[in-house]
Amino acid sequence: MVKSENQHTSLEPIEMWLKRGGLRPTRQRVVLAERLIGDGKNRHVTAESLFAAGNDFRNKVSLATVYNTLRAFCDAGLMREITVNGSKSYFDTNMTDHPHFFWEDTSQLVDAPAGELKISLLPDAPEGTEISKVDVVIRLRRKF
Amino acid sequence: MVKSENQHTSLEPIEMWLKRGGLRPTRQRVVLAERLIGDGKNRHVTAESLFAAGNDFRNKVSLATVYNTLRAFCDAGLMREITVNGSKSYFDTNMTDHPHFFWEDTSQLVDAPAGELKISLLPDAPEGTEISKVDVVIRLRRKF
DNA sequence: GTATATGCAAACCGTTTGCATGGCT
DNA sequence: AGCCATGCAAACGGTTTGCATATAC
Repeated sequence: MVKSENQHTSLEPIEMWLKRGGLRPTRQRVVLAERLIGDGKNRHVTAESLFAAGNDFRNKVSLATVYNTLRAFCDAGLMREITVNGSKSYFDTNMTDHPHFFWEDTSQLVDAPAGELKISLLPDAPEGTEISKVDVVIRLRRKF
Repeated sequence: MVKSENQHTSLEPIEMWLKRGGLRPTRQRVVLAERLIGDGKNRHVTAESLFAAGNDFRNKVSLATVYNTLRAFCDAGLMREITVNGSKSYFDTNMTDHPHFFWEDTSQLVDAPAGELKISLLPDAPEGTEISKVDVVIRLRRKF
């Protein structure tokens, strides 16, 4: 046996992360989670970009599973979906409230520093509703 | 002749609006513009909703033309496209800078009062870029 | 008369789903 | 064993496009 079931080993971040979402650590989920949070940095991916990232014979995950898994991660509260442009969905591993930079020429999406955005006045939610989320996307144009 | 070419008549808003965008006032464009700005109020439409709005035998416009025309209006600077949710594109006749309310349950999009949003601090645009637009979407959840 | 707009149907592209197979607990 | 996840291919829904026809200037 390579690994005893009850050996003492603190769970590695990936498995903890999945466990936190109540998701079983299947091979595919671990592979994808590794690509997403493996280096501890936040990532902004599309299904396609995540599918393409290192999909070798060993780490192969089907595109449908990438879609299903991203949805599962979002439903589990591990990631969030971001909408910046009608054609593609982006997924963000950073769950804290923060604005985004969106490059209009390359369609790249990255975090904008949360500390550098201050909304000092926000419209009241209309009667009978409450604010679930405020999305701020700062669209960037390359300066010539 | 029903109408002389050089008669003195101030252009009606619709034709002025189209002219401002450098667009020829074809029947379809006038019909769609009428649906959009006919009553002077701002509108948030999807291609489908605009297509459905009063498409009787007289005012019939094909769906493809609705799509092409919305794109033409946007390219002409008469409207803007708003992205709130991956599946559909919304188009807004209000060209001023303003936030939006988005009802998560009904997918309805409306203007939020511009005067009630104040951003007192905004992240600097990264080197070599400039901010083209800041999109603020306030997502609403129905309170029970 | 010429350039441009329209309409239809087919193509397109990102995403979801049905269903048979395989894996986790 | 039983439930849940995976993979493929087919379905799907919104949007775009190619091309023949019609319209504005």
